[in-house]
Amino acid sequence: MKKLTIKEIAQLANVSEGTVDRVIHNRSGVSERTRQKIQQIIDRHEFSLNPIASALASSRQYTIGVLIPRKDIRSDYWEMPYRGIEAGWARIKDFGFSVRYFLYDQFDEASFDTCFDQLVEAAPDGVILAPIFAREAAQKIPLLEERQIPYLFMDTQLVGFESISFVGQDSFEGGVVAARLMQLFLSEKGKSVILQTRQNISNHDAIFKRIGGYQSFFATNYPQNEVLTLFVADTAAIPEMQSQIRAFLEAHPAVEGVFVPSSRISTFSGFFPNRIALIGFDTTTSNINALERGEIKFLISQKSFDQGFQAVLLLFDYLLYKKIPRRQYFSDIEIVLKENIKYTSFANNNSKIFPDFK
Amino acid sequence: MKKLTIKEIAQLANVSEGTVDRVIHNRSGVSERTRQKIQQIIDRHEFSLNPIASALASSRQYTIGVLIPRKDIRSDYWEMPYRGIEAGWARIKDFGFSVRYFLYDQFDEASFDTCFDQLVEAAPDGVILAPIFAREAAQKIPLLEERQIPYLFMDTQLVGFESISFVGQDSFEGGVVAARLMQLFLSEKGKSVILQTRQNISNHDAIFKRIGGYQSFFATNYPQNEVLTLFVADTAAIPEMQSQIRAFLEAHPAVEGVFVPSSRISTFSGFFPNRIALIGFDTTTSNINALERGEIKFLISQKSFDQGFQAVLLLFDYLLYKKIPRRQYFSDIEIVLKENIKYTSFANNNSKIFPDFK
DNA sequence: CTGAAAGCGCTTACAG
DNA sequence: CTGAAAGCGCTTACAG
Repeated sequence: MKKLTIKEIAQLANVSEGTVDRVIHNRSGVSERTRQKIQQIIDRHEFSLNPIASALASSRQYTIGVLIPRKDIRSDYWEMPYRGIEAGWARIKDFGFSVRYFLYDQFDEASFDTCFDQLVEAAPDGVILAPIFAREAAQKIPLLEERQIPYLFMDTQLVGFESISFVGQDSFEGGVVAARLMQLFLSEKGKSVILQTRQNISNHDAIFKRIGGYQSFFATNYPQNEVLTLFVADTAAIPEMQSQIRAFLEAHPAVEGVFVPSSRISTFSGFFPNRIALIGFDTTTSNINALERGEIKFLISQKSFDQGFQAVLLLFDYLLYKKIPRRQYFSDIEIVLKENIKYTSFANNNSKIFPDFK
Repeated sequence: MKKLTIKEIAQLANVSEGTVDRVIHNRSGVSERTRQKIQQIIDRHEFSLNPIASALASSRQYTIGVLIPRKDIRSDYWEMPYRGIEAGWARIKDFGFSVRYFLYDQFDEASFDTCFDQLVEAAPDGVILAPIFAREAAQKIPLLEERQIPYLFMDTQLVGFESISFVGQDSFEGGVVAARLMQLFLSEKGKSVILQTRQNISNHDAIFKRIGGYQSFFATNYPQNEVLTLFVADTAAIPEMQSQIRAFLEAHPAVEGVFVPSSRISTFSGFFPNRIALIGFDTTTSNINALERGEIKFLISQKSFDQGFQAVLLLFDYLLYKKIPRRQYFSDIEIVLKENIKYTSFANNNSKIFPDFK
């Protein structure tokens, strides 16, 4: 069936193009009778707008506000979602979309509040946000809902909000995968330890769930492999960290593996003897280096570039085509080791999805 | 700097819009003097075409020809690249792009030839092809080059051709990753075996390279872990395969792992005792089932959905924006196990990149 | 070699 | 409540 134009629909209905336009966009000022007549013809012919022509004619501008942490000296994790967003934007900018960033400090709740206010002030048409501070986010999000600004969670999913979707990893299952891999390195009754930092290093919720997944895997499948916990402040002086770890290992000689549920594994990986298997999260630059030095067995990657890319496209489809996204989009739980890192990091850094992104 | 329109460029140059258009598109019929004047203004203002308006005005139609194997009863591998292509197409169809498929039988060289001829006959504007039959492809590809039809290799890379790019996995490194994972299951002097089928099961080149990567890893890093080879016809009767395998294991009691470099691992996985670790390629439905039954330790995925998606976008950018792609885009070497399969297969099947693809 | 005009399929004021 | 006209930023004949 040939695709009809508005003009043709108008002719079939004996009305003007303007009236058809009103019906299509649910604008007021059309008699019920006319509306129905036109709607019928639209339905019968499965008419749909040509988004190209629509974008050109309306010259409507859309702004997407992005509220995520900025890249930090201690972790360049947030570089990747940022790049993914940029790559996604490059694919939609011709439709009049622009992106405004509000980058907060992932170690500073107050900066989240400030950036959020600026975001609201800017009155974007849609928002992508990583609400890593659950409490602050819960306070601020109503500002978006009042203004009817659609928003989409990335990285961290908060429950009880009317976000149009969530893009990120299933953290619990990420912990399960880490445990499954760790188990490969444990002897019959070998123990592993979850290394936690005392510091508030962003994203509590994800870390909490990863730990849950890890423990649950062992409790269910390998209860004989005990799981211990060790707290080390990642802000401590190096000798202090070292001696803490040494003391722990002496006290627990059966420990054969260390699981770091945050992205901070490279801070500690040099302090462990080779016989101990290390598994951690996130392909930050320093983690990749530690992996390549052989200090780490596996990293689990969030594919955060893809998350950013996808979040933008979902919001684009929502705003432009009124396409309702699914409630959540879980990104791959990618297992990274020395031998395949160059392909994943390549993918992230050089953006295979949107090639030649600068 | 505000983005100028053709009209404004024309005014600055004291010419008509049509003339500016001719310069932009390198059309003939413009005096050198005028061309230079206009080009200067274009450069100075960093003018670039509005692709939306361009697509609308020209109502130029592009056809992408796709030459890949069709889904087969024995392996649904090619379902995924197909879906990726469909998802990519959905993102570009508004620009006047359509896709025509020429699906050949991956077990029948002659069907490749026939489909290739039909493809050429259809005179597409660009081509995505998986040249799994190297010899036939080498004979047919000149037909595209004669007609100056740009083409892009997917899945299999042939050398010595002027393809605009390649999207696929680095098969050698895929084999290396398989070996690295296998090594985790081997004891000090444990042996592993490469299980090859005699049958021509598509994609020889990839399988050959995977075997090379696998062997090279062990030869370099773990020479004490011997690598054997076993041939089993995957078309044989089940009892025959079983007895062949049983005899082999009896003759080689030190075998602790089996590597299947093709996508056919699920054909054999039920015949091995649990103590033997199996590692194979490709997340076909039957392989996923075997993984979930616990018969297989790891699968290595090609992310073939993504390959199709990306191939389409690369060709789109090439045809519409004249953007030259890189020579090759290696897709992720994804490690899949029971615990993360639902996220990767979810990604593939439900298309997280292009959400809600039917 | 160059320009003026019509048109791509919509949207946006404006008039009635 | 409805229509006629102009315009979005290009491209395409056609005329000269």
